[in-house]
Amino acid sequence: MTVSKTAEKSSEKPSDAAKGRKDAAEGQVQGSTEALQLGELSEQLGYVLKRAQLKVFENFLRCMASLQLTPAQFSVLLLVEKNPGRNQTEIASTLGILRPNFVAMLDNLESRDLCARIRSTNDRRSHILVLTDKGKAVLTRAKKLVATKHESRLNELLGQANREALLEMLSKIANEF
Amino acid sequence: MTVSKTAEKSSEKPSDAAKGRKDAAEGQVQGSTEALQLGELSEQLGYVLKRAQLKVFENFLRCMASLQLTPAQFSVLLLVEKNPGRNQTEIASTLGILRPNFVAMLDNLESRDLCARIRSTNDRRSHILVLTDKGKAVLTRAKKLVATKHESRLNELLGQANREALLEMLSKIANEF
DNA sequence: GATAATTGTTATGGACCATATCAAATATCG
DNA sequence: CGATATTTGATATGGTCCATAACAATTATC
Repeated sequence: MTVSKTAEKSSEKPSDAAKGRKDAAEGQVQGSTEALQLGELSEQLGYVLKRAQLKVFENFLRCMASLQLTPAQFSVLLLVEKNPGRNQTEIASTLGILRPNFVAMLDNLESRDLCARIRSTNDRRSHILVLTDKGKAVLTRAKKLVATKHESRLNELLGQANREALLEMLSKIANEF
Repeated sequence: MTVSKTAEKSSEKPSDAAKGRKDAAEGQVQGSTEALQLGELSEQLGYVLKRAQLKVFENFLRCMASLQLTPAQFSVLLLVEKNPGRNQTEIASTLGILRPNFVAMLDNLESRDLCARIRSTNDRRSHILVLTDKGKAVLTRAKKLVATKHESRLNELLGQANREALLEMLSKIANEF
């Protein structure tokens, strides 16, 4: 049902499980050289969803190549801009990022002077997150790139109305499934 | 824009980049204790797409808990059933799985006696893939579980017509974006 | 004021994804 | 035919992403 998933837990070499092998050698059904039939796979929501998501991220990265922003980084900048003065835990959790994994991410953004951690005066445990001036400028350019190169292509492909319907259905799945 | 992405490349400690720090301490905008505003994030296709995909996979795994099948494994079984007699390279590539990563995956399925590798008589380099009897039985049960517990919930949530429209749009994105 | 909880952080392991490389078998071409 | 190139399955390996445990500093709770 998925795409690009590979390594498995039980990597046991198929040692003994070689029984239904002899009889099968007789009636070998050689697959034709034509393209494979996807069959029911193309009706599986998860499969199509994953493939679409990979394509969208791929395109996003191409559009953002000049700014070197990943989807995850873009989402952080957007959220910090919209919610200045929040701490790491709050930003991370609303993005579904675990706090330990958020540290390296912020180290990166901060080292590029896109956002800054500020010790809170209220609670000296927490770091308040804000965008730097450069961060604001980069985010502005990023939004333009996304709008003109990325989301616009969706409109071409689906049409404005369909694009909105798609977003609404995906939101519904994300929130209520 | 994304969800649950974390580790970054340049994990440089933000050593020097501590300049816009002093002035910021004065006008600390303390975030309220209320929920954060998603803002433009909820309009970003990639963000919503990723969250929806995670939810769908999560639900899929719950529905398949009794059969211990991941989305990726289910897709392999479906494709092998629909295209018996194909080799590893063909199955893997149409699923977007790289051949090296497909090996452990097949080791797993074969060790559970769900599918089998058979040396092709035409080309003794390649392994032909077929479902075992157990594999066919498990796949039949898996399809029923997916239909009754997984896809059915989509119909409840979106309605039949919308569900089909969603699938069509996602396919379009996956194939033409 | 002792104990518990929270915040940012580090360390670490697992799962996923990609590349290089290899031996065996086959294809290609002189 | 025979030398070379290509293909197939496999191994090794590294990178990225995701999850958990544990820690020091700080704050909350009792």
